[in-house]
Formats: sequence, structure tokens, C-alpha cells
Amino acid sequence: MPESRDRLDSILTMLRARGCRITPQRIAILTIFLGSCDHPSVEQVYQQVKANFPTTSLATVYKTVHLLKDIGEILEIGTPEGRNRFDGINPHPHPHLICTRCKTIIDPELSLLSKLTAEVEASSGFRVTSHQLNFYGICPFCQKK
Amino acid sequence: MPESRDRLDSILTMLRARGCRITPQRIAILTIFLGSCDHPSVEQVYQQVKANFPTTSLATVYKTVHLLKDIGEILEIGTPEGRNRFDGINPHPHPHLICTRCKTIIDPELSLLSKLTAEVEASSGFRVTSHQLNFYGICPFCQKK
DNA sequence: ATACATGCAAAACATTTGCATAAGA
DNA sequence: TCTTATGCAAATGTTTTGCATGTAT
Repeated sequence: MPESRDRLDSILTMLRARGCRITPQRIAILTIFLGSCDHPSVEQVYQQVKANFPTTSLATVYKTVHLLKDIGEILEIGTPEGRNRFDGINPHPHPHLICTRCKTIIDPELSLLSKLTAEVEASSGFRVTSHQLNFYGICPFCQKK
Repeated sequence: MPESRDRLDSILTMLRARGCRITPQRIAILTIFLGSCDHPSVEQVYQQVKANFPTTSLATVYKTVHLLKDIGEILEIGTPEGRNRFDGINPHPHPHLICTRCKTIIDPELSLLSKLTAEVEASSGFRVTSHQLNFYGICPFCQKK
């Protein structure tokens, strides 16, 4: 995956510019986020990092995740079941489609969303800078059960 | 509010049919959910219940909230900041437009929203039961400052 | 009378924080 | 070397659970 390599490099550059240090743990955590299209929780990231880096602590994962969130490279997703999940592929706000039964999270393509934002701005006069849009429902697989 | 009275009655009937008992605490908690259009957290509900019912415990609020969630009368909503919130006006969740500067909250009318939900269902196969939509931005008044 | 609900306190989780030590620059 | 990151453990905050007592039916 060449583009995620580029993205890794650009994030590392950004971290260096910020005075942050590049540690093996941070590279490992970043690699996991950039390489997985699902939306892992902190605990899931921790388990994966430990596989290659057994001494890594959960606290470090939390700290790194917050760092990445602060610089805008990953997005935190609120879920109804306690542990939050993170999106490292597309850190810009976008809708999430959450199955309330099996907890799967999907990123749907919505052609109408930009029009919706435009409608909000036109009718209210707000300058919209961000949004959070979560749909909750039952996925096709769970509907059959 | 006559319609929320009807809804209260129908929920009480539903609880009785389930073998649940109607306690003052449950009525108080239900009344709070049916009467407020915002999305209160458990803690907020607890504080409100305590005002009229000082002996109520937080555990009871949690248990009642879960009961209501199980019978489908309120919806739990995940937020990125820890404490979950609940929607008691279930059938018609509405978007919020939040000014990040002055914290004003507006309920915009969005004609496109139902089309957006239809688009999600059509493209994903999900049966969408609810959603959460928050826009963040700067309101017209704050833009002038 | 007899379940079921309540309220307390303790437990179970998820997340954050403080601090001594390890390690990048 | 000099600062930042790590890892541990303790602290925080939220939600759940067990159990004796209270209470709706």
C-alpha cells in the first residue's frame, strides 16, 4: 500500500515538527491504524501492538491515540456500548452506519451529504465547520437472523 | 402535553404486560424522558429525579433506563466524550446545530434528511432505526464579531 | 403473601494521571 | 546530554451487580 506509506511519512514529519519523538511504539500503532479499514477500539489496537511489541502498555496506546486525534489524523467515534472506536483511514468527519446488534461500523457513501450541509448553512446562516452523523440500525446480515 | 401523556400510558401498559411493576421512581424517570426534547445523560436524569424524589439511587436510574431501552422506548446514543446520552423522543430524532463559540443550539429544519436516510438504506441494506446528527460551526451572530 | 424493585455498597470496566525509568534526538 | 516517551500503578469516572430490605400487586 504505497499511499498509506506516504501518509505514514507525512504524519511522522508532522510529529517531528511538533517536537514529538518517533518511537517504535508510535510507529506500530500508526501502522495499525493506517492499515486497517475497520474501526478498532483502543483495546483492539493494544492487542495488535502487543503481538509485535510485548512490552507496550495500554497507557501508551491511549496516549498515542489521543496524540493522533489531537493532530487530526484519526477520528474518534462514539458508540452506545462504552468503548469508543477510531477511524484512521478517513480522519475527516463522515457518516457512520452502526449495527446495533453486531456492532459493525460501515462508512457509507452519501452523495446527498454535501447538499445537506449546504442546506443547513443556507437556512441558518451558520458557517459549518464539522459534523457528526451516525446512523443506527440493523445490518443486512443481522436482519436474516 | 396530551400526546406524551398518551405515550406514558401506553408505556405503562406495556410494562404491566411484561410483568413489571409501576413504581413512583419509574414514573418519574419516564416523565423526564417524555418531557424533555434534549438528550440527557443518566446523571442528568438522576439529578432531575432526585429533585422530586430525594431517595432515588443512581443504580435505579440505570436499571430503569436499561429497561426502557430493552422495550425500545428510548435510544442510547454514543458520544465521543464518555457518558452516553438517551433519546426519549424516539420516533423522530432531530438534528442539532451547535455554535462552538457561544454554545447556542438550534434545531434546523432539513428537508433533505429523510432522503438521506433513504439513500443510506438503499445503498447499504441496513434497516435504519435512528440516527444522531450534529453540525458544529459558527452562528451568524458570532461570525460578525 | 409473594415476587419484583429499590438502594446501598462493592465490583467491574474504561480511561486518565503521576512519576520514576528508559530511550530518542 | 537533555528532554520526551514509556510503563507501571494508582486514581478517576462510569456502569453493573449482589443482596438485604421495601413495596406494588
